Amino acid sequence: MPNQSDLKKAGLKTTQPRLKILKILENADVRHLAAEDVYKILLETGEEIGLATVYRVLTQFESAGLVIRHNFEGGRSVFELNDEDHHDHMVCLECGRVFEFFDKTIEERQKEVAHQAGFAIDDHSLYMYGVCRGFRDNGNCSWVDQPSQGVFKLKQK
Amino acid sequence: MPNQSDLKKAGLKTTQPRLKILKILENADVRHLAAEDVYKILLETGEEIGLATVYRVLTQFESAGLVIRHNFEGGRSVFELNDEDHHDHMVCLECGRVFEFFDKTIEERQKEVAHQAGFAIDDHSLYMYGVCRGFRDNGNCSWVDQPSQGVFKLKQK
DNA sequence: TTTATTGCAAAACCTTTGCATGTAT
DNA sequence: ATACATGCAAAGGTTTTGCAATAAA
Repeated sequence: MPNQSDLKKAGLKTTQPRLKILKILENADVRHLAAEDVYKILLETGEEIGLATVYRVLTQFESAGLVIRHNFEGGRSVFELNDEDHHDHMVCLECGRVFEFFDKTIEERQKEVAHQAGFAIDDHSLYMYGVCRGFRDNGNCSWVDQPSQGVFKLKQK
Repeated sequence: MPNQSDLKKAGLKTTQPRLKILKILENADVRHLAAEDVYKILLETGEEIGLATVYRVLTQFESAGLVIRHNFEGGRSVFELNDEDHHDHMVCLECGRVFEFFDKTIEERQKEVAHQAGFAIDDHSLYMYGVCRGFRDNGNCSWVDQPSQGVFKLKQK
């Protein structure tokens, strides 16, 4: 889990905005946040940090390897803390919730396919879109009640 | 391979712009095109079709299942003809070329993982980013010489 | 004190939309 | 003739950037 010393390692000064944004990423009850979500949480907490700074900080964090940026369907980027333990994502198109998973077989096959093609992988992303169990069973998901927690634009509603 | 009759099936009138855009998607030497790429090709061919129309048509084609929209790294959407034969993608960050592949094991494992999680998959996307063999071996790739063929912003250069 | 960082507003992008005009059936 | 498509320009949403003010080292 990234912390203050990682900022220094990345050549970034330990500033209030950076610390606060890092804290939000660590403590938010939703792991996958758009820049605007981070900004709103800052506002709710009474912090005076501009949206431009949020973008700058998140981009710097990404370069430093502290966070991972995702481009899910819907246009905007979402960010999550890089906890060094790789996983892929299932995104519920109904409630917006993001589920993480890891499958060893898939990871291995990816490497193998790339190797056979002579392709040197830097990075990969696997997103599965669909409907989560919570939504299917209950008609809704506990997360929809929470304001501004959606990680992307929902298809419906 | 989609054709004129697919337009009618989708409830879309057979108009010149739609036919021309469909033709470009079928014949372009790059399968994965951003809206702007399609627009530039139209201009080069002397066609008088607005960018807004290109977006509208591509979006309609997407709804009709004629094309697939991808959100690779870099923000903008790229479109490819839906040839009904599903595949995933490797994107070269150096030359911008997109390679397609299909791996049965990966496909099966995805379904299995989703099933275990009680997640009903609509759709999925798997992108691997890295450096292609052509670039690694030759220092460049035949495709870099072709103007406006990149499917997304390159990391470097 | 020196250098990096922030805030604000403006700009840059990509994409969508309103409305009058044009085109397919 | 009617309904749908298009072009243009304008607006929308997200992300980036220039520059003066501010904070960290």
